[in-house]
Amino acid sequence: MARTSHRTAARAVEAQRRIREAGERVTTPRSAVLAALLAADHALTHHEVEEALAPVTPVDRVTVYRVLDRLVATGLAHRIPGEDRTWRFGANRRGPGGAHAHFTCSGCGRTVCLEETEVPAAVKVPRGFVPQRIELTVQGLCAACR
Amino acid sequence: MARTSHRTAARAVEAQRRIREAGERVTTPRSAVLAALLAADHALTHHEVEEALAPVTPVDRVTVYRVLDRLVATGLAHRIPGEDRTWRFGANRRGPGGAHAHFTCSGCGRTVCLEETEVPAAVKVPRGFVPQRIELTVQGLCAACR
DNA sequence: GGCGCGGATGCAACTCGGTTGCGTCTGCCT
DNA sequence: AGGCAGACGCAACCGAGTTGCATCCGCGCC
Repeated sequence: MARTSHRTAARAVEAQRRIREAGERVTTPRSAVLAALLAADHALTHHEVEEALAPVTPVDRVTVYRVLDRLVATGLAHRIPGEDRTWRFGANRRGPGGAHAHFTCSGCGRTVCLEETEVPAAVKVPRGFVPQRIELTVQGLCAACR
Repeated sequence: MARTSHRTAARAVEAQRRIREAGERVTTPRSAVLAALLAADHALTHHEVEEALAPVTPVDRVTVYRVLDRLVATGLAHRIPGEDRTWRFGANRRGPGGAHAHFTCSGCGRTVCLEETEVPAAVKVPRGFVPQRIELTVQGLCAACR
């Protein structure tokens, strides 16, 4: 238990540090949301974030949306479009712009960032098209659901 | 004009043929929807389908959804999740299962199928994970929006 | 340490893509 | 032609995300 709260506290501090370094105001909802993303082993939906926060630091639904948007805008997190029409959010553990693939489990619906999997750097596109960002998503079964 | 209606008629026939061959009932909404997908040069949203049909064969909103779902289920079309939380649908011109990449223009929001662009056949995933489908999406500007 | 202000939060109401339930209609098999 | 399972249309619903606005508070400044 002591171990856990140590980790939790450390993550809160880490979240605050990142927010401050990004030049953003450090507020309770922001550090709580970012700490939740950092703590998670998979990308969280807005709703999962809200749930994770509820017992300790209840945050308004709308605020969660706005905070997540802000984190994405400042490069502290990234947004992953999902098969189920909802977005998932993951902390950018290695700074902004690190392109990586995502794995979505069709069993449990969880999405994880595949930090190890490289995304093709360039693709063939029709004449006149200008590619800017390449996204790679893998569907399948995770180890637990297999 | 005569040319155009010839093409339109030909596409309707083609759509009906495909539906019949898939072992599905041939109904007016189904052939109209599939014909619209075949006629389009980019993947259509549910709303675009409805609009395209309205002048000639008005089809109920809900029916469009159900028809599109069915076409996807039978492999006649495929569904592409978009950045804007809506789905786009494209006809499967070369039979089912042809994995291909998609290009989404951040200017006009259109999504086109890149039939020429190959998707990596395999990717590195964590131990125990079983990949089933790989999706590659490119964001950028299309020739018209550049 | 406290003051002020602009940005952040919370609340309520709203939008919109997509879904569900149900009664009626129709493609297709015989 | 007749019948029935499956498709259609309508209306009501759901839930993710957004907007407007009044209040609050982090943080720079004194």
